[in-house]
Amino acid sequence: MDFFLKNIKNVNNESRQYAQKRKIITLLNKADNPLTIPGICKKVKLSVPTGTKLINELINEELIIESGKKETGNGRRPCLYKLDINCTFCIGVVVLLKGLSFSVFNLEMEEVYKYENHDFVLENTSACLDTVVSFIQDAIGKSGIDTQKILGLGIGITGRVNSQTGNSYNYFNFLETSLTDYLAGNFEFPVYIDNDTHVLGLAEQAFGKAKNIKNAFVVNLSRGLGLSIITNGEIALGEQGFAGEFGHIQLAESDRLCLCGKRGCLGTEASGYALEQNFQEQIKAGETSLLLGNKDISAIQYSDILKAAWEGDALSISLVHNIGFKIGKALGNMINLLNPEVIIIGGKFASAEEVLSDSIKSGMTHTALSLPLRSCKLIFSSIGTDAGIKGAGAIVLRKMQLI
Amino acid sequence: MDFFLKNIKNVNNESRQYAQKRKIITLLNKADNPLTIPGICKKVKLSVPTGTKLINELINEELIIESGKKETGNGRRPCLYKLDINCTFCIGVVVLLKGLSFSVFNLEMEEVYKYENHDFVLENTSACLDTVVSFIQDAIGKSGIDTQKILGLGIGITGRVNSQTGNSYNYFNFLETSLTDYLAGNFEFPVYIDNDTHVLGLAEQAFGKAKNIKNAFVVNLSRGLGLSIITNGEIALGEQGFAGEFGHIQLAESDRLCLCGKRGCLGTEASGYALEQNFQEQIKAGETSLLLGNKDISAIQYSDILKAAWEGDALSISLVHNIGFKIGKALGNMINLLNPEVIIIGGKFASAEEVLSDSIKSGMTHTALSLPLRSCKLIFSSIGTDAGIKGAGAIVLRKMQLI
DNA sequence: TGGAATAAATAAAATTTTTTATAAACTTGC
DNA sequence: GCAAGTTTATAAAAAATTTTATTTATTCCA
Repeated sequence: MDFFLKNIKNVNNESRQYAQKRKIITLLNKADNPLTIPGICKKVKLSVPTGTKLINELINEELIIESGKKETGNGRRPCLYKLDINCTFCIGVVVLLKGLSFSVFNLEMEEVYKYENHDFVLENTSACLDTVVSFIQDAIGKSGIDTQKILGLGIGITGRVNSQTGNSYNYFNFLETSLTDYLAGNFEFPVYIDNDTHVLGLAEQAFGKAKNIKNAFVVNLSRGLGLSIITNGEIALGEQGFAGEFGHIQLAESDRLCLCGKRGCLGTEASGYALEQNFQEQIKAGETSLLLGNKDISAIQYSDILKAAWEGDALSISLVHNIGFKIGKALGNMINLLNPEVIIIGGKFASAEEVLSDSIKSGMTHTALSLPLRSCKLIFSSIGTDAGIKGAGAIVLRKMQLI
Repeated sequence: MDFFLKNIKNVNNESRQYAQKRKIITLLNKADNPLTIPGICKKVKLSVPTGTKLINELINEELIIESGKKETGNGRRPCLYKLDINCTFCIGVVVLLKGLSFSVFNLEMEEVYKYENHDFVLENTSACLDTVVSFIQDAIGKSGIDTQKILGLGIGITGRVNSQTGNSYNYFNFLETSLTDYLAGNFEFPVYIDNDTHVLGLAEQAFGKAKNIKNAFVVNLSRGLGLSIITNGEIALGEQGFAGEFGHIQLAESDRLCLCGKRGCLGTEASGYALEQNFQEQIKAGETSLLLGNKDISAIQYSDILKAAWEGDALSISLVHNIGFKIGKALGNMINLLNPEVIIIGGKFASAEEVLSDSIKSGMTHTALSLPLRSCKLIFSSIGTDAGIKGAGAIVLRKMQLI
């Protein structure tokens, strides 16, 4: 869709009309319902005749379609218009340590095609990067989507990433150009990247519980611990895109060694990884658990412990509570600093609301000031397992200013 | 200046031209140097003839003045245009616990009039509010400024403030309307408020060391401890404007009681107040200091201790180092969370760079990850004692989108 | 010193947009 | 069931803006 891609900066009729059309499209995409011509014209500050002209052109270009008439109390009933949600598509790709996912979404972020590779293992090598590229090319071919209709490709990748420059620092960092420039060379559409935590934050902001909220935290609590901070309606990226290293703030009481080389990182005490460690330590110290019957201790994953906690296993409950309390204390401090309206717990722990909620709240009361705490709601993500890939696709729409 | 105040939302020629003129004015005010007609037209996306027409109208309205010709290498030399920096004025007022300050600034934030009341004592009473109002009315009268030329009034006040709604929660919280609405009823121009910490952050962003920086922290280290967080170029206000309570995050090791009722607040160990407390404790414990000769212990202010540290007093140096280290540790954690480009130490401690700098840096290395730390510069404010009042005036320009 | 090159400012023509007027579609109340 | 009121949609007129052409101002270089 070259319509979305043109970025003319000149001062002339063509670029002005182009900009006005983009405004109309953005408005229609952000609106939950179809809109009328007078409604659109008021929002984009155009007179009705010009608005009508542009909308008719957009209909001819097959971007907008009519959608019945609006029921009104009086007066002539206006025609409603909406975007053709299949006029263009965006692609989301998630690169995990083990596994590759590819999904195509329409403008309403409905998944229209899905493709996965479970054999993939992420390595910082040129060969691995080639695998990713050919996986994507393969998937595009199989999807049958007209490449002319692809708006762009958003990639969520673990590790440190500068989404502004497109550089990846932990994986595929051997390139002469940025990762996005390299990838864009293989495709006919732009490529964007960001890390898993920011992608999760974007997903919540675009179609989750942070929608229309100006100040929020989105906690990415899975095996690691990350945080997306939304202030004034924007996700804080930081100068190099490194914002959100919640797992590495120094609040821990133990001196367990972190992967980053420091001791005292919050993530060593409050994360899926920490949950597994704590569980094994407690078992070695003589505690018992319902989980022991099923599996070898070293094979027990944090997801098993979460499940056991939900089923009532006393040790698991106590360990999850402990993690919740510690995260709550850290979040309470951040409430003082940023006064958010909501805190959303996302990631794999999102489904553990019953076991986690009270302990997090309890931790927050230890550190947060009463006034900002009182107005801050703690809620749990409900996007589910698709959050990552949907968020990756949403990068494209965000960059194109369509959401 | 009704020109700046009109906020027509209609779609018509008048409001469109008005918006274009505002764009031109904003551009000229943000630019450091005068601009040419072709330069302006390119930026505001207007053709040269229309741009010329609007600029001529603005000259007739006495908002813009010609400013010579630009030296170019070839071609006809273009006329330069700049704002008449005295076409309108903004007022800054600072309400301190003891004292009131009033200053009038032109568009370049040069102070053109100053008036102070040192006898004032802040109380949460109607009578005190009346005193503030009549002080401002008095000052406006004495300044001789044409009230028609006043763009607005920005007030910096201590305590919790919601700058979006104009409510003040600690002082003058007995009104039925918001504080700004009440005050605006007494004047012919709009009134804005914010707290001292946000005002300091704005001052750094508007004309200090955070200028043109997208991600920064501005520490307000005086008797209390506050923090302005700038992300994506905007000061984080939080949902109710309470963001920045750096002094109340729970990182302290001692259990000294804080004014907020909690124990463990960072401000009880790292602030001007804490410096005084620590000094007295150390003296009682038998330590000695050069300061003891001059004054009664209880009369010693944190500013005296800072001065003594600068002069080489061993106890003072050690106490200031201690505070710097603790603030550094807290800032290091925040570096992980927000990856700022610069951290600016402002407030009364800004002049203590020599004694503070290394200890803050040392604290930061204890908690910050190496990658974001390496790219984060620690600098000290150089705005000086005018920061508060200048920032208060700048609220008006920011609200009018002129900076 | 004067012509070629370059860029700004202005004038005139062409286009686009808004404004105003009118027609069409619909509800309500008598 | 029809007039009055309301809103949308379209048509024609008026205004504003861009486009193109022309004039003016300046540098460079022969």
